[in-house]
Amino acid sequence: MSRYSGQIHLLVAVDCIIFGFDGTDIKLLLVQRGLKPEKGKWSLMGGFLQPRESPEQAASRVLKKLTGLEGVYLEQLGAFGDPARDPVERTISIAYFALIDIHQYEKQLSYEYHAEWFHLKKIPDLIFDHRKMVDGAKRQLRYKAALHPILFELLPPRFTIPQLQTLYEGIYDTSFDNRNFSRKVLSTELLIKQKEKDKASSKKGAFYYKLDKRKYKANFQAFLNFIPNPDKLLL
Amino acid sequence: MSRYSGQIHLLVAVDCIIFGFDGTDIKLLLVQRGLKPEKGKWSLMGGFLQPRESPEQAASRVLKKLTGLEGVYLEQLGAFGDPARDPVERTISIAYFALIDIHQYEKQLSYEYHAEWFHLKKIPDLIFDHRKMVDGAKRQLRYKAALHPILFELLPPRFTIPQLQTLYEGIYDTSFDNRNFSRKVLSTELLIKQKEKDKASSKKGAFYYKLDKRKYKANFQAFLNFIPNPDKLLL
DNA sequence: ACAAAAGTGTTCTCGTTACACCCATGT
DNA sequence: ACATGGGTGTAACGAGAACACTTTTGT
Repeated sequence: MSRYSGQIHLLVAVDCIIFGFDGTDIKLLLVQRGLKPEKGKWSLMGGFLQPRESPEQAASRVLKKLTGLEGVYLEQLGAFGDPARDPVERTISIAYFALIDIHQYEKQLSYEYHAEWFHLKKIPDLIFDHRKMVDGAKRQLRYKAALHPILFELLPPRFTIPQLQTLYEGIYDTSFDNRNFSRKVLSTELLIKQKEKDKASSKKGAFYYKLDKRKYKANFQAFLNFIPNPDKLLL
Repeated sequence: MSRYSGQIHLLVAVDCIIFGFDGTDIKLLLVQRGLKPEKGKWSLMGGFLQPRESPEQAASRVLKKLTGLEGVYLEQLGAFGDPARDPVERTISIAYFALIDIHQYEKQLSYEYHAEWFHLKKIPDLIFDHRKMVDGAKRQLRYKAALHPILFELLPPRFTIPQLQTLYEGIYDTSFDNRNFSRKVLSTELLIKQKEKDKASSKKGAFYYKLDKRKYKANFQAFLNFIPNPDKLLL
């Protein structure tokens, strides 16, 4: 098979913006870069595209290497290809954002990569254009979550409605009326009430719910409207 | 400056999904591929990324080469990188979609590239994964247009509200109540009424409007809601 | 008993929808 | 005169927002 002649060939990498939610705060998983230049500075977890893998597969591989997790929600954010974005050598990076249940995250792996969770509002300086990627991911997550029930991916199998609300409030950096919020969420009929309560965060305790996975998948495309006044919130 | 050693280098291309609107139908601008393989088959207009240009610049360049237009609305759709997507040689393609005023399009250029406008519902077989790109672009356009006043980019400087409605109806493959539609559109105050009427499409004639560019830019991020029942329409 | 969070009920408002009707004009 | 789209008026409806109030239970 012939090749296209006379065209330049470039490095292609993937970078992952990994979101987690610890029940209170939304966090980002960052690593300390092992390669020069900028060795020791914080960065997104990434890796070069290998010969026989798709970008999506590469992102999954990178994600698994860092977190030990498979089958994670992963969505392409887009390609970043400014000629000067990597000072070593021109590299096109395809960014993906991932939503993981932070409790599933296998912490021991983090030592290998010097990984750490950072509060979304306390992101340190990042290498290259990773800051732009993070901002893009936040933005895309807001869009998507305003329309699709995507944030359940960040929660453990059992969660309470106040937890869910805290999550949404974190994403949109605002606060909602808890009474309207719970009614709105329940009206989707996506949640199955459990018998037990979570007593950690209040005296009364809040009932646990589980996601109805069947309905979740079936209705994923359906627009929800968890977010009051979406027009005011999305940038 | 050192390089990252031991990593493969790949071809990187851009492909443009070019939308146009002729007043009745939404169309896509396709070219007949000049390179082997699949020479003569229909394809998106594309090109390889050059050493000193960003993907965005490459897309603009490709777009200008085909249409003669600059300053066109262009948005990245994402990267397509399946290992087998191009049988000649592995190529990562970054897809962009463009919205152009079809009347500005310089037709003579089309001969050079054997370009033709195709009705959105009558797209011929396309090479590689271009069909997937087109589907993705349609989808993203629907999303974006449901939230932002983006479709004005497809219209000439002067247009009527019925034309605008036809455009929206084409994008969402449905029909709206014209009375509600015009009120909704006018309520945004994005349009400036002109004195002349377009008499081509009815006896009474419809007033021309111009876009208030200042308000358009200022309110671009604001969510509109041109689309009734958006949840039913977006796939 | 009290504090503190969870959750239910109720009202008001405003945007959406549906549809009757009038308007302007070419034939 | 009448057919054909363009456009205004209006009433009914329903989702969202605001908020008073009750529930539960640890201290």
